[in-house]
Amino acid sequence: MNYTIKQLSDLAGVSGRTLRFYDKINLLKPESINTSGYRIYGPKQVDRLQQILFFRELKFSLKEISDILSADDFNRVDALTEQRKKLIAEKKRLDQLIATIEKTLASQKGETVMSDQEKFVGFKKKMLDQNEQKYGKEIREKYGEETVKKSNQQFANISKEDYEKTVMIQNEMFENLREALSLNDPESSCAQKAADLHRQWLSFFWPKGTYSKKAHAGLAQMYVDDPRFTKYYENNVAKGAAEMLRDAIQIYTAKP
Amino acid sequence: MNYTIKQLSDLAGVSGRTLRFYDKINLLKPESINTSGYRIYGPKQVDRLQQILFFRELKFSLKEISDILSADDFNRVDALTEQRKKLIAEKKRLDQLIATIEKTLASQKGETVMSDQEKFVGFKKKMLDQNEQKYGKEIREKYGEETVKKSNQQFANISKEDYEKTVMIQNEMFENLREALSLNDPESSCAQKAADLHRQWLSFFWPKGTYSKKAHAGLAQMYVDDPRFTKYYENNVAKGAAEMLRDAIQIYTAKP
DNA sequence: CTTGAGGTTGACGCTGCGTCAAGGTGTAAA
DNA sequence: TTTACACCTTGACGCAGCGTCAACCTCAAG
Repeated sequence: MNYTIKQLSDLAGVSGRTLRFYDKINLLKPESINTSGYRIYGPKQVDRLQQILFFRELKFSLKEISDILSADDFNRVDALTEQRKKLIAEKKRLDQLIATIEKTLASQKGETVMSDQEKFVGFKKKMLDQNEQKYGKEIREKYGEETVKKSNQQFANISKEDYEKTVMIQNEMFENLREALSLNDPESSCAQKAADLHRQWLSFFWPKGTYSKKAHAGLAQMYVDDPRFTKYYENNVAKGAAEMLRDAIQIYTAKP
Repeated sequence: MNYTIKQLSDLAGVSGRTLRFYDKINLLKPESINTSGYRIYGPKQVDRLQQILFFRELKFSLKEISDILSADDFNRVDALTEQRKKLIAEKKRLDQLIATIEKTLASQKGETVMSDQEKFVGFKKKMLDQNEQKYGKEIREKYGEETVKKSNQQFANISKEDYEKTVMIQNEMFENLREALSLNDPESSCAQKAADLHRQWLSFFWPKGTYSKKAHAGLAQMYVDDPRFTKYYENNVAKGAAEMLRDAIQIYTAKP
């Protein structure tokens, strides 16, 4: 079946202008031009347009779509499968948004109280996904699945640019902590390095101006006292890691 | 709780530039400006930003959002409830898109065949909704629920601008047909008007160049022979409507 | 007192079209 | 054949919603 520009635009629910624009930028060329200069679209163009709209739905730029479709290794079935996954994820995000609305309604009626973070739950998820796409792979390779997962949970409260940094800092801290444990010396340079990294790491989560050596040392003690934190460090570093970190931080914060 | 621009942008998952832009266009003004010219946002601004993002999610323009939020009769609870409904509808649309992908995959594997219309199901729905919002109410009032419903089904294949027209033409045809039935005269001016309106109506559904008086008359006969069509006209006009229309069209197409 | 992160105001750039304008073409009815 | 009207064409300009500099100011921690 062949279509003129209006027939195809009606079929697909896009404007004629859009099709002409896609022609101009070489995203979707008509199959042929008839003797009066009319664009004629064939079955291949119909399918390509469908593909384009799927990608557009997923917020790809037209440049990106163009690149993807003209890539040597482009595989239609794979692309569709991937797009389906993304759409399902998008549905999930909408569910979060709906939940956020319902929470907001409840808090509006005075039934509940809502934190400012909660107010933006469905929105921030979008960013996280973008971040994952851009940096996720590299970070995953460098630091392993688990770390990424855990950081993602905390990430809900911090910024885009800071995401990478916290992950890297934390892992560097873990490494230093492991070395310190093997030396069993909280005064060792690696232990002190760990304490310093921990301070840096904290700066991402504590409001500005709230840091003090006292608070830092206090938190370190809490890591030992609160079994949730103790376990977290045990799982990520080794047994006794929380204690080692506390000792290191106490020495670190005692210094001028 | 008060926020600086970065704190709020991190909280909500938008860029600082966006917040400055919203300030400039008077969509979201900070609560105050401190002595160094910094924008300071308070709880009210947080809630307003949340509202803005909800509307933005639903593809409202910033101008529209601005108007809605500053309207005298703006009611937060109503707005949220409405937004929830829209989000649920959007989820449904995504379901359609996912179904379209699955159909496409099946047809790709050669398991099924897919019509060109089917290929764009989830996309077109968007347009239909817009149309409904713009014109649905007036048309409904004028022509009743049932007609709108039936036309919507057929609309899947025709264009945006043509939607209204077909509905109006069809109804005008029905009226003329009713009058012709009461006169019981297929040669009456109202019967001939009905036949003419039917031809106009057809032009929306038949591919261009396929109309001929012969085909028109043939279709009219089919309306009588095929019980599905006969019933359709019986339900929408009266008993014997299909026959009356056939007779009128036969006379109409016999004229020069 | 330095340093670095975060704040400010312009101003220009980009994407993805919408929207004229000024014309040529195709087809149904007169 | 001509008229009418919907549809086609190529420019060209406009617009929203920011991203992205540049050039400068300010604040907290070491």
